[in-house]
Amino acid sequence: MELGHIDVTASEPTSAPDVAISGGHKRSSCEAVNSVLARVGDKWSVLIVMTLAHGPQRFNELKRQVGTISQRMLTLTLRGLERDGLVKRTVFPTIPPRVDYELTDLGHSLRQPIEALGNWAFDNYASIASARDTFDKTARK
Amino acid sequence: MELGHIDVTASEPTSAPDVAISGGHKRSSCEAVNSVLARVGDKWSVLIVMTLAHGPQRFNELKRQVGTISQRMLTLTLRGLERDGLVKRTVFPTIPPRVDYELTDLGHSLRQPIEALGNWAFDNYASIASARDTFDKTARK
DNA sequence: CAGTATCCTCCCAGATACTG
DNA sequence: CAGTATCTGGGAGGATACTG
Repeated sequence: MELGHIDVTASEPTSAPDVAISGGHKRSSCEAVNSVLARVGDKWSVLIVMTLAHGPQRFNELKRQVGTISQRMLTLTLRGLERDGLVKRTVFPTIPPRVDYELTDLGHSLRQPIEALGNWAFDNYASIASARDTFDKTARK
Repeated sequence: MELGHIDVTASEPTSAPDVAISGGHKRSSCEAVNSVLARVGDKWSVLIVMTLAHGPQRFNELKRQVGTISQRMLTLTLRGLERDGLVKRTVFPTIPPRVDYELTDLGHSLRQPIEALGNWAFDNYASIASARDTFDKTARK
């Protein structure tokens, strides 16, 4: 299988970027930030987190909500989120089996910054779209 | 070349996810959010934006700061950011040529939510790392 | 229902070489 | 210096089939 090496790593220790994210902290925090950004930047993670915001959901329930995700990606994304401690997986040993996924406290705490980003996107998408139009019309020789 | 189709699209109109991001808005906002998330989630975009936070930078200056990025990716990322109206490109027709990149107002406004996310990452990375350890030790049969 | 196991394809991104 | 052009592999992710 391909779990166990969900390496979000990306940045080798040698000559890592030393851009400061907010104030004075450098190197090591960047790995942390990048690693988290990789999660958030993931095509599905945010969607899942936001879908779970309202409460626990079952696997196929989740799949229906998101709509276009494949089981494979849903499983993989959920495992990743679970591994990071953002989502808790609960199995009910019934027949047929039932599995609930829900946000952990950590997962819920991520909603704040994510929603901030979401709101920014919502507020500024018009600007971005028009910037794109202009760029495409202008730059395309 | 491969510019001009930097399609961040991803979601076809048919059966898009209708998860609510924050309150009541649905469908169309999701495309917006996803499209922006794709930018932010991009491995380099955020790094570039944060590197440009302090002021204009030249191409190779930027390249040195980020360290591990290839010219190709730097160019591509900058074009993407420029296209989205987050970065402004200024050419000085000198010899040798000089090109400055700087954040637009829109670009600067993105720093807020990004830094919020960065701070969340910084604050919670320890939890995540330990969650990963536990998961890897436990789940790995 | 909730997954796992394969296969397969396309695209991303690094490396490299060249140019105004 | 600030790019562009081209080649290439490696991996992300979809489709499908099977299972406890």
